[in-house]
Amino acid sequence: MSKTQPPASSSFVPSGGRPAGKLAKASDTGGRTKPAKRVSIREIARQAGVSTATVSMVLNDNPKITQATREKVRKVIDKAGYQPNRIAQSLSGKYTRVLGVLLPTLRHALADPYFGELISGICDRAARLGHKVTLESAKPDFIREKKHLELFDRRFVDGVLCIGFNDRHVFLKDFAKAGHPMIVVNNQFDPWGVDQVVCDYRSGTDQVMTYLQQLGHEKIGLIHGSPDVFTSRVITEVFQHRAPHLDGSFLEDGHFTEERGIEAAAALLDRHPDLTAIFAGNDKMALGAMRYLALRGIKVPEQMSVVGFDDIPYSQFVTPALTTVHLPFYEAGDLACERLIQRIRGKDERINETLSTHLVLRESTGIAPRPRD
Amino acid sequence: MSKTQPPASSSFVPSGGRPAGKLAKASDTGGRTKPAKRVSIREIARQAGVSTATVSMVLNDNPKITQATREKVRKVIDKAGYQPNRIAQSLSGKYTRVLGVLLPTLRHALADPYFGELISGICDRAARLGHKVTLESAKPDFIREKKHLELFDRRFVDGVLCIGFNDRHVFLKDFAKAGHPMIVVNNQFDPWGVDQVVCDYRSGTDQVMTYLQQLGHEKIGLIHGSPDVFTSRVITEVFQHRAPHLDGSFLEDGHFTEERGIEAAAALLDRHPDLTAIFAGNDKMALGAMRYLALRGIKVPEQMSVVGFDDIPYSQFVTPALTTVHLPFYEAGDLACERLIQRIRGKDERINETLSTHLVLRESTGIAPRPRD
DNA sequence: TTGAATCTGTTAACCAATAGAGTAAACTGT
DNA sequence: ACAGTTTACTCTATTGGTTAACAGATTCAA
Repeated sequence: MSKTQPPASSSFVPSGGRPAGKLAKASDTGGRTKPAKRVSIREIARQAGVSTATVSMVLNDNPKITQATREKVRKVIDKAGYQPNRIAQSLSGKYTRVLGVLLPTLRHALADPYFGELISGICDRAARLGHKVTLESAKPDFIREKKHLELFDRRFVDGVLCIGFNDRHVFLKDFAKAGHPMIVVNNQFDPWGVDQVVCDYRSGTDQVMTYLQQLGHEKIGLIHGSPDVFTSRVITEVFQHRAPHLDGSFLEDGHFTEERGIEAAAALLDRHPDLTAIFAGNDKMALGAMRYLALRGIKVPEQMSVVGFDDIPYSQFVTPALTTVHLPFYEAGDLACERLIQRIRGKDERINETLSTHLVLRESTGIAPRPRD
Repeated sequence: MSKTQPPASSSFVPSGGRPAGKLAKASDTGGRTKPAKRVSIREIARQAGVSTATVSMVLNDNPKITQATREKVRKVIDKAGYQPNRIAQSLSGKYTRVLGVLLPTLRHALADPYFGELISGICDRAARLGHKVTLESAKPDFIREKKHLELFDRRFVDGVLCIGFNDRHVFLKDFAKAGHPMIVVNNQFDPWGVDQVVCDYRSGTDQVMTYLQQLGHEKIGLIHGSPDVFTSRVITEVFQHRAPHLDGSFLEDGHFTEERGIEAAAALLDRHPDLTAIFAGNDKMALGAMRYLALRGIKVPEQMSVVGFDDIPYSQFVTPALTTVHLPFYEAGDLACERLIQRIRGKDERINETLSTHLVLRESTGIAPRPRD
């Protein structure tokens, strides 16, 4: 009765074709009733004694309709509980009112609270503007089969929001090339001239460096994310600018993950046992570093300060709670969604917005320990 | 240049109506080209010298078409890069090939790695079966406005998967009542006779209790989730069955969150200072408990063992790493999605599947400390 | 040689809405 | 009173597919 592996096979043809008829079988249907016959605009028109065009105009608040007719039609609509068929509206009209959210491999992405916030912002705004949101994972074969362009060619979506990509994902250029509305959220591809909404990583990093230096930290190690990602490069760049005395041996790639964060912290401390602070390009790597320090018995913040980036929920529940930079992901998703819809509606202006960030002080940072003599 | 609050206003009518014309404006379009004219099945038919019906049949691998015709049409299709318009297919056919994922408030939900896994499983399976997935958040006003039924009435979706709800969400009955395909993932509403795919919480809890008791723990506190949720009740029930000597004062509601997990741990320890183990109904509450223990200076696992439930990624990166029950969320989403699609296709059989769970031993548990004399 | 069956494709209705052209009635001005 | 305009709707083409009904050509049996 218990199993983990779902059956691999499936009897459905992947595209087209009507269903192969109901598999009639007298069994428990869970008290299910047949779906009521859907009423169409024709039926409403007939009952109200007007044409379908009139009903359509009533639905769309067209001012050409008199108050009397409007009320008469509305009454029939309400009584029948009629709702216009969205498929038909899309076919007839110019828009599907569906937005696509494109992510690299989903599983990795959604496990990250970072994406959750972004997507929530997008979905909430989309819903308020009468749009639906579909999730797409841009796996390698998805791109190889040009499925990202299919989204538009087959009229699945009106526009896409791209999250979590890097410079090597050159397929992102395809959208602009084909003239399809696309916006990059919390990322930047300047040379490609792509629409974007980004958090201010520059200012966030600057605040961290100012803070750490005020606490007297000089030997600071940076665990950065992959340099393919614009935001990682910004952090590294500002870090080096603010701490010119620290050479490349104070940098280590943590690949955005806890595991690699652990390894990076180990590498940094091997090279520089006199480090007094570790700054990580995201909270996951910072948590990895804290994990390593705990295993080594190094006390945070007494012996080592740790700063993260992102302010994911967990950062406040670990011990010690993590000092980090808060990024307004929800707001970024919200704004990107709104701007994308404007773009779809025909607004012809490059989108390039920046959202402010701020440092959140918690328990993982403290005054730099005095160097041992 | 930097702002966090996006403009609140929006100039779009929320439903119906054609766009108010392009806002022509000579400006930077980012090297954007006009979208190419979409080719229709009629155009393909014309170029191939056949009827649209024939093209349609070729697309749908209808055996009535000869190999020769098939190849002739295929060649034209390939040359033109033609892809059938999905909107038109949906209007004409019976299915939209879109599934809805219904969640309580999105922001809360997606922040949870738990949902990320489930949704990944759903999306991956859906994609393999040629379906799209849309995200819907069932906020109170969403339900009040009957938007959950609108999903079907307006033909937005063919079926819905419901995640993260509890017994008070009675609107879930509406789907079955209206005869719409719906499946509940990792939850159970037995009296409602609803389709469901659940992880085996009973066995998981049993494994935890066996393990803790083998380690010599007798005074065990349970931080459970809200009793409105079926899975929480299962854990509590099995806990009480396996530890009949522990009365209600060993139970505390942690509301599934870290914050309340902290409070619950505090309450349990206040009442029972001689507690040697805390078992939490999910990892977030367990992490909250660990946080509280750290603040109190109580050593885990030397002085106190902690066990969680879910096996979210973070549980292995905290210190000490959390012993917990692994739930196959990805597989649950995958299986639920497959079953739902079968149901949509007409399979008339109640779905009620259980996926097995297993205990993952890590560092937060150990032999029960001997009671102080 | 005829009648029926089979094969392969076409014709046309249909899905449910929107939009632009068309029209009858009411209104305006002289 | 009559042409011209406005108003308030209706008619119908259109969107891009699917499919039931049909039809011409060929094959086969009686």
